[in-house]
Amino acid sequence: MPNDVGHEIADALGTLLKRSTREQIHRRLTEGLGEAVDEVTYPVLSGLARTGPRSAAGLADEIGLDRSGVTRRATRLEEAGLLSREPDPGDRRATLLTLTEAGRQAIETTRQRLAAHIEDSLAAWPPGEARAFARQLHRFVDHGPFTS
Amino acid sequence: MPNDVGHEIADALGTLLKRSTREQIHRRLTEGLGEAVDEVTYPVLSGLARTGPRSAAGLADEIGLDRSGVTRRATRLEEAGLLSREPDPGDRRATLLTLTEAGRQAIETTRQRLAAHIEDSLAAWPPGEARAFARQLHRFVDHGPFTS
DNA sequence: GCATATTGCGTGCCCCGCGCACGCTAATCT
DNA sequence: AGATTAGCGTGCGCGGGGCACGCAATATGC
Repeated sequence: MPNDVGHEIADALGTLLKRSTREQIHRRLTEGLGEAVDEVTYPVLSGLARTGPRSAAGLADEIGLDRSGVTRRATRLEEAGLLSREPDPGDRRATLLTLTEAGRQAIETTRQRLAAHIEDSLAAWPPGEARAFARQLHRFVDHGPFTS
Repeated sequence: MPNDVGHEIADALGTLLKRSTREQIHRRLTEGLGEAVDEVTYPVLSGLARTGPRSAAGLADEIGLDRSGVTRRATRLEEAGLLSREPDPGDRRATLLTLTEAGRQAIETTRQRLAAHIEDSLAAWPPGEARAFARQLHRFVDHGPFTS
C-alpha cells in the first residue's frame, strides 16, 4: 500500500462519528439551554438560523429528514418558545417557521460555546497550523467525498 | 472576533455530521456486502477487527452502547455467518465474539472501499497537503475537543 | 467447604425517533 | 368551475436503544 492517507482519514472520521453519534457533543453543548434543545431539535434551529424563516418542506430537504419529523420538532420548539409559526403572507396554506428572539439567542449561545470549546482545545497548536487545518477541513467537507 | 477558527471548524463538522448521520456513508459503503452489514452492525465488526476476539461487555464499552445492543447485533451477524460465538477457555460463562473469515473479509472490503473513496476525492489535492491534513485530522480527533 | 456476592449473557419490556400514508386546506391549471 | 398539485398536520407501525430481570459461572467471606 503506497498511500494510506485514505485509511488514516477513515479511521479518524470513524472515531469522530462514533463519539458524536453518542450525542455527547450536543448534550454537552446544549446543557443549560432548557430541555427543548437536544440533539434532535438542534438541526431545526441551526437550519433556521442559517437561512432565515422557512417552510417545513424546505427545512426537511436540507436536513435530510421527513417532513413529519420537522413538523413534530417544530411543535416541540414552539412549545418551548424558541420558534413560532407565522402564516406566509404570499401563500396562505404555508406556515413559515421563524425563530423567536429566545431561539436566536439559544442557537447563538451554542455556536459561541462550541467555537470556544474547539479553540480551547486547539490553543496548543501553532496558530498558523490551526488556521490551515480549519481551511482544509472546510475544503474537505465541501469538495471531498460524501458531497452527494 | 479576532479568531473565527472555532466557528469554521464547527460549521464544517456540523455539515459533515449532518451528512454522515443520515447513514449515507455506511449505506454507500456497505452495499453489496449482504443485508447483515448495515450502519448499525458495522461498529461491532469494526471493533472486533481492531481488537480481536472480545467479550460483549468490552465491545459495549468501546462502542458506547448498552450490552444488550451488542448482544442483539452479534446475533444478527452470527446468523449472517460473519461472526461466531466461541466459549472463553478461561471463563466458561463468557463467550468470545470472534469474526469468521467472511466477517474479516467483509470488514476489510469496506475499509478498502472507504479508503479508496476518500483518496479518489483527494486526488486533486497537492499530495503533501493531503498527507498533512490526514495527520492533523488524526491529532484533532485524538487530542482535540470531545476526547471525553 | 459452603453460602453469598459478583460478573457475564441473553431476553422481555417500554420509550422514542422516524418514515409512510391519509385527510384537509389552499393555490394552480385546464 | 372542476381537477390537480402543493403544503401541513397526524395516526400508525417499525426498529434502535436503555433498563431490569433471570440464569449460569466465578470469586469471595466465614
